[in-house]
Amino acid sequence: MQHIAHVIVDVPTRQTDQPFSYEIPEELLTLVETGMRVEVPFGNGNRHIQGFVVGVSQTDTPASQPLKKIISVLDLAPVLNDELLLLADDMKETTFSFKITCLQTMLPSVMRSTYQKKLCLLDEEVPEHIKEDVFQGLSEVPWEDVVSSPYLREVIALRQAGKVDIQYEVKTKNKVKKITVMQPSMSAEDLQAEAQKLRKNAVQKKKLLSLLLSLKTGSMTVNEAVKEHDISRPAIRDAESAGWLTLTEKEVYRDPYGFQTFKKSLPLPLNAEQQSALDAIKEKMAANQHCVFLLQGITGSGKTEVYLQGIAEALARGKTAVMLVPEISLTPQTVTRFKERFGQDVAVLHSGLSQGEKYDEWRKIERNEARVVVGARSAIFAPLTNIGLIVIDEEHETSYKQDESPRYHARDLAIWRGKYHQCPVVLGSATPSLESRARAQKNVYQLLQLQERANPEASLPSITIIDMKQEYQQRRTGNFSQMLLDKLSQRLERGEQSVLMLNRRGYSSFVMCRDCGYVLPCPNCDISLTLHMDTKKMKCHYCGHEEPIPRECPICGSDKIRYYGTGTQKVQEELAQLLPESRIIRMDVDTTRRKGAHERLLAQFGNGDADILLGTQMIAKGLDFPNVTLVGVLNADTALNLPDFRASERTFQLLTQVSGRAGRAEKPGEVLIQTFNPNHYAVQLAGTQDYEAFYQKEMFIRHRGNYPPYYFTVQLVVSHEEEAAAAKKMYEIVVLLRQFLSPQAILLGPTPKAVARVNKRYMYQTVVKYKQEPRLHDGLKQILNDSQREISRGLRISIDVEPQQFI
DNA sequence: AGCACGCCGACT
DNA sequence: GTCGGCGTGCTC
Repeated sequence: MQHIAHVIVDVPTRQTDQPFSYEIPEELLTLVETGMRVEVPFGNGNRHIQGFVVGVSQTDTPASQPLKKIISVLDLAPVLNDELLLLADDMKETTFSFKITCLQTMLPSVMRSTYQKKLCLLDEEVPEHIKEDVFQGLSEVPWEDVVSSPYLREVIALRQAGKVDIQYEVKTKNKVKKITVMQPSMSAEDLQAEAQKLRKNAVQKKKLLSLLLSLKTGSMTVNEAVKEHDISRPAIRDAESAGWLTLTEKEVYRDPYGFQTFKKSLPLPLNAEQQSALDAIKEKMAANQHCVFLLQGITGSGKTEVYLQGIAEALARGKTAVMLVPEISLTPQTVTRFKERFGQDVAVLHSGLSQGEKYDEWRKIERNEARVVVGARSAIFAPLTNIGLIVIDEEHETSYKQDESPRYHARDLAIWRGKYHQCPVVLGSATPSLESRARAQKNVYQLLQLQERANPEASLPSITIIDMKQEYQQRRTGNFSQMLLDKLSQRLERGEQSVLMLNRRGYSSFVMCRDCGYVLPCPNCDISLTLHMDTKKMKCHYCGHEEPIPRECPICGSDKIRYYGTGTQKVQEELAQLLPESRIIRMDVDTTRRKGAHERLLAQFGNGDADILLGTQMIAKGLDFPNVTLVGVLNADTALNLPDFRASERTFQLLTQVSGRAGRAEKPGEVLIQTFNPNHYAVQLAGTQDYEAFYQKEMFIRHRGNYPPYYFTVQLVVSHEEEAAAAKKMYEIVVLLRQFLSPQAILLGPTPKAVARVNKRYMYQTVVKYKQEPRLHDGLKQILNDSQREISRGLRISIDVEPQQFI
């Protein structure tokens, strides 16, 4: 009887994108299970790599070719359960990605193995200079060191002679953090007696003994004893051998919120609208029925309270819950709200955590120690069992779509898991994506609406649109209209706060020569470099290329090369001149880069340490400060001109979102929107806070242009270092793809991408718009298979189903 | 990915 | 003659 494991190996290529069979050796028979990570040999040589067991089977008739054996097991228990393995199958098909990439994406990054190739000394009879210069007296050295030494040939010859060998090491970084705890192991009397025996100058030991006495039968971490009570480590070690205390290792979680205490919060009373929304959700939970709800509620209508009470209901039914929020709004405020309601039951997953912290939050979930998961996109892979409710807040946010392989949309996976667990999924937003709203219209989703602010004292802010074209005609100004300045000084007098947003989309700071107009470009990409004042560098946002800020123009030599700080920095300087008495907090990528900076700045603003919060998109969401009565949008329309059919939708969403920051409490709020396109419907309708009208208007435009939600879209991108090769292949692909499509399908392209060259590679794209194309999937798979040859010649193809960025 | 095999041009 | 260039194919 032979036991076989079917393993997906860590080689992300089309040819290896299938399970490989390995024999489970006798000694691992009881250990190997589906869903575990294993170390397996793969290919020639004795290369070892990581793999995932996706199935086990047994046979009485071993194949003619003997199978290789699993080398070791990397987990004690499966890290992926049956549900997540099934989900990976689905992801692979719907996102056209490799199975291994899907599996790796589901786990914290520390569980991805790293590989080390080493040269090992087998026989002492090798030349002395090899022992010294290559091995440096050791028995094994990293292979990179061998390659860079002048003895490579000689080493290869020695290997053929069997004197040295190449070995591979698979390392997994998922380390469990341990702390050492000490506990007195003698009675108080005995310890007292020990104290008598000590010499007079044994200061450390006396201190330790009195500490032990104060502990009685309790315990303390060694770290605390050292840090807080100033006891030396040797003293503790000696005390252990003397039998005063016992040291025990304890597993701990790296708790990113451990230093905070959360006071318990109780459910808030709901208004009638909130209650009926909650009832609808509860009803499906009670019936164990899957259903997608679109919870459309204006800003401040109390969606979060509905989520919280829905989740509480899931817990009360003995189930678990997932709550996804966009990365940008995973603010301390959000986390605090969940921790206060659900305490230790909450695990938080977001990019601000260290790798170790993420792993520990993941372990808490996996061990059923946390029943509520709050996190960004990838938290949809939380290893929860028995899910009772899934919530996606701000469901229209584009950050729910991953923009690298696997290009999944968390919303789709949430619905998949909702079906699997037969539980409701709630998509919440003040400004739902047109796709979701249209589905609600067709009753694919069930629409729940909240049209009143939850705080009955709060009224909707009044919104004024300011035409900056007129402002510029009347008088030369910088970023501020007269009205906005007046309102800002008014707030300063009244001691109220203001929020100013500079829309960074479509707006970047670059260096330009005042004499010849030269703008510094990226050497690898067809785009200008962006100035980063914090690091004093020019940086490319596409490939990461960095160079110093030029002192003079590289073309004409003029020293009149002018640069501006990041948009917000420039505005801050302007504001300091116009309103010198105002205290300003600036929030952008530069000021929030450091860990915890985001939290600190918001706390300062909340304490009233500043009058004005100036920032980019990151301030548009989730902030809830009662003293904010003015919101100013400096440039509403920079994103409107982007070549993306969702530009209007994005602008409308952003303006509506940021307007919601004003007038959260009793004091009425006011919003000023500065724009060069005062008549654009996205700006106008954001001004009247009329989602319905925007929806109707935008749907009309999408219908006329054959765009989503009337059509589905798939984007194909081909890239190559040579422009002609990329273009040629893109045309070939289009010809092939046509054979799989009905005449109703619409192809846009091939065209060069808006940024035609990225990282020295030319990019060509084609977008397929379609309603129903049953053979499209096969066509795309065939394209991937057929292009196998070209891929080894430097061609890359990517398929993006329902892309969120068209630029 | 990473390795071996194999077929060509440039050297001792 | 052979060393090393890279194009090609395979990995349980």
